[in-house]
Amino acid sequence: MVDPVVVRAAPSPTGDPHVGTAYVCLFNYALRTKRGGRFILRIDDTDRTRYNADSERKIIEELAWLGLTFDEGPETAGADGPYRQSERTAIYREAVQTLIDSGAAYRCDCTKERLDEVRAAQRARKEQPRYDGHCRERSVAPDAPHVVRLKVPRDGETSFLDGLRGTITIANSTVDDQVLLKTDQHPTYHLATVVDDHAMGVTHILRAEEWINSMPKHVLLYKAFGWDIPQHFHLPLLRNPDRSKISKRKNPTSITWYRENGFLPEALLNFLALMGFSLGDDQEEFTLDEFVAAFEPDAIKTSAPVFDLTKLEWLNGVYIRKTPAPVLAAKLVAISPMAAAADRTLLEAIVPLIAERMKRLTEFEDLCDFFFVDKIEPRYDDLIPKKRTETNTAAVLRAARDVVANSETLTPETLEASLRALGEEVSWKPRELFMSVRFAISGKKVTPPIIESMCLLGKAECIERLDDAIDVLGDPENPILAAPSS
RNA sequence: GGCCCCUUCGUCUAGCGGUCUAGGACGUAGCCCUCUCAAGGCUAAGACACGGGUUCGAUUCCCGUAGGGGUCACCA
Repeated sequence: MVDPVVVRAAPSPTGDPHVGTAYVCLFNYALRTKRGGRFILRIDDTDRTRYNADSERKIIEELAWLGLTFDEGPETAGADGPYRQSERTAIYREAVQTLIDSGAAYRCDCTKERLDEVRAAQRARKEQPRYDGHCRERSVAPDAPHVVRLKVPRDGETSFLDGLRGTITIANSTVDDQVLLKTDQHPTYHLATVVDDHAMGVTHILRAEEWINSMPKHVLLYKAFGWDIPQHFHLPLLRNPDRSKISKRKNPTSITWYRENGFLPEALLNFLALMGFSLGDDQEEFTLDEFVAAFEPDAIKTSAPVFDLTKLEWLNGVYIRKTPAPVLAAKLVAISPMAAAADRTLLEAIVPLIAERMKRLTEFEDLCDFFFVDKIEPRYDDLIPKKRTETNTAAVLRAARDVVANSETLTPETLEASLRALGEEVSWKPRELFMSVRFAISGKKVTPPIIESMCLLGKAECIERLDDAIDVLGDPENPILAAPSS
């Protein structure tokens, strides 16, 4: 029996819920579910200028849509709250005081202007832009506006363990005296994350790779506080097709976008898992449970995967096909006004015809609109097969109309048999007959299987549409007898 | 640019020293099936970045080089 873990996700409520957040959450969720323990949602809202009031709610909603659930968070009471960092300022202030008292941090009242000048000068000298330590040995009064900075050793190096990469060592000379507490008295990420992870008993930190270079600051903080360092695993960043860090300019990044564009949560989750983990055995399709069972944190990939929307679409199609019709119908209703307005029984009957034709649920409307309109207006040219004439086509469609009219009830088997028999009779290839009928019934070239579609549409509606098509071809009052084309 | 991370088909990957004339998936092309489109089946093209080591033997281990990425904020 392995020890339970405490993991967390710490999204920042500054915008739309990000797929990167879902990606990181998935791996945290997997570890917590595999090992037992707790998964905490902590809202990192320490940047009050970028704060977006809707964002937190959206993040929680979209993660819930994906099926990634938390044991503790702003909306799930637990023993480690509050779960918004903006509500924990007293904790950080106290922590900062400890650091100042021990000499690990210091107050700084340098103005933005001075900082800019210093950095500009450093850049001009081709040096690393960084804080020059101006306030390191000064004593800045606590009652005047100031920030608190971490006093990073000038030399030496800091090593830490990454669960995926082993020991990483970074020279302290490349680490800046990071601001820990901002002028507005809110902490920066670095302080808040270390303080909270410790306070909440976090044992494993699975987060994005972009934090690796910040690790020395965090290690220094853990040491200054005298705290144990949780195990860290830095996940590779999801990438745009050009291999840069995934961004909304180059790739959809909002989870909301994926939901609204007809992606299934199971498919997105499966795909994200594939981006960072391999089940081996060439197994690419798996459930969340199967992923969790196979998951081992130290087997997470280190190389950065390109987020390939095309492959996601394929996988989404796989999931659509394996979703039971009633469930798929419900999902369509949730996303498509046309599906929502449709008769539910009819919708559920249509679903099996289109399930294998959709990569996204949003394709439903294009595929099925002809079921829900009153009148089809087939184009003259579409109705007449190549090498057939107007009069001949009108006659054949009239015969098809009669086939329908003479049927007791429309069933796929009998309708197909009679239409094929008709085709034979008039020497039309099945392909020609069905295409002409398809245009008459749907007005379009690509549809679900037309026989089944006609059965769902109903006898009366089919007769009406065939009559309309015959009208398009010529004078209905002047019937033309069926005649062989050659 | 400094530092850090990464490096197998276009993309996602399997491979953990001999099983590799390198396997699978997406995509692409062709064929089959077929009432359209799909789905499905079959086939094809397509990769170990490069150079040194280590070793009887490197895709696999080590070191360089190159390439890609990240990071250098009172943003996370």
